[in-house]
Amino acid sequence: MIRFFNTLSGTIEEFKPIKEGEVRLYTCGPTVYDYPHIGNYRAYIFEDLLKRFLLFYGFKVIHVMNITDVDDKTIRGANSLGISLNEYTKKYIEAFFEDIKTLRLLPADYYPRATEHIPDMVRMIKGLLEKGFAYIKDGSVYFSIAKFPAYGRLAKINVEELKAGARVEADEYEKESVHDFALWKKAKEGEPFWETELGAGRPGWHIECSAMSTRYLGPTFDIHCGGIDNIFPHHENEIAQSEAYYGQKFVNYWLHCHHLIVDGEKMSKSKGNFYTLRDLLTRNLDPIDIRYFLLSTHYRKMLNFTFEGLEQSKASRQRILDFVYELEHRKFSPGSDQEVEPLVQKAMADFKNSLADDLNISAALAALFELIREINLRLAKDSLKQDDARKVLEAVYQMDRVLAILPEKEEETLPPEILRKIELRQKARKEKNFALADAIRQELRQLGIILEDTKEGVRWKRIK
RNA sequence: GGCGCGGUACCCAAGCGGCUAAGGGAGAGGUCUGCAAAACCUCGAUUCGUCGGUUCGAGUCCGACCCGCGCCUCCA
Repeated sequence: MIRFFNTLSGTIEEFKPIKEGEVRLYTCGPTVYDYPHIGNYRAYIFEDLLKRFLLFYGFKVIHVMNITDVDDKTIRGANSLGISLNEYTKKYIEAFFEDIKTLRLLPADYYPRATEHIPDMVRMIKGLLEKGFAYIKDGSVYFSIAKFPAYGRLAKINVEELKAGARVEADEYEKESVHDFALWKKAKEGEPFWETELGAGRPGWHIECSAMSTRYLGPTFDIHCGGIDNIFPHHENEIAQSEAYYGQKFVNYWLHCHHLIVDGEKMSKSKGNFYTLRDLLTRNLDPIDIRYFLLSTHYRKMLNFTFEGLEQSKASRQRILDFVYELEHRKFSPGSDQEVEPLVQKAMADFKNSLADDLNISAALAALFELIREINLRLAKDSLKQDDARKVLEAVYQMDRVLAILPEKEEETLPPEILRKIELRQKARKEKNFALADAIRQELRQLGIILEDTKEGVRWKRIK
């Protein structure tokens, strides 16, 4: 049984998809006005974990992630450079796709762009006008939250109380109520606009997600994800628009991931603690270590980003990598041992059940590490048999379908002159000419190659 | 003011009513080794922010308090 914490109910619920064996998933994607920062990627990695787990569990997943390529920030960016909106966003869209590949995020089935779905949004807005949920004011269209009694249910916000703490909104558009939100914004001087049945203008932010999610997934779908900060007002507004328009439930399960903070503080440009993936990669960090770091803390817990934490993640992941390396490179005597199979099965079951429990990644990783310790114990005694080694390795690869943290299979080969030096050193060692052996090791170290002598022979690796 | 999150060993982090409080990092000790490195193994909290309460039994439930943080405005 799979259980998720549903923001809508505020409790952990059993997960039941609408259609047996299939999950329809919508995740809020990037607004392409700048390079995403690692906080954004924390959310995307959480969503990737969710998706990979659902696939691992045997579901078919239909995944849609939107790309917001028209909003205040993209318009401002394009205008400041004096280029078109498309030219401006193109660069960041490309960067986004590069980054998600770097972090091994499984691609979504659809990446709808707001600018390519204007007609869908217009149709929806017209419907909302006809049904009386929306009104026109000065050429713009607003959603009237007073018409939608369930407003505030997701965020657990009482509309009346909202006003008490609300700061003065300096919106130049006139609305009936401060909390009504724009569905359609009338064209303004110097801003891109679309000529539609609603007049010249551009969509408000929230409508795109309602229009595009239901377009690809149907009026009611299974899971909608995003960052905790999207709960209000974005997701609340999506519910209002969608349910008002379709007259049925919009989303069954809302999953939100908590924020990433830096050194105990919220990331912000003014504090200078704002990291993009690219920033981190220039520091010679392995992107998969970053993936592991972002992955290994439960999604509903605030994650504090520090370089020390990243180091710990790296070391932690290295333990898994070393283990896999041993299993792949050692020679085992044929046969199997009665004890090993149950260990593997228990680890697999614990791993799966932990993730099924609202994606308890800590417990899932613990299951993996316990298996590693048990098997390492046998490796140390040289008692692991071939069939068991294979079973363990297979289990770890299975788990990696969810984690995606193991290295790529390809094995790097060294240039022949270096290989010759390594051989020369081996010979020197055999002849107990340790001075020469150490000199060669030192020489290769200068070239960034570390030699380690093991029982199985010499092993090399690059300095990172 | 309203809503919400967290405080478990040096660090990260599970556990949320009942065996000896997971797991990882760091550290210490050991195994291996010509040396080195790497790896592996072992060890590690009579105790879960504080004080009360409920209970046969509480990090785990209730109350108060003390810290740290987020949201209520575009934001993953």
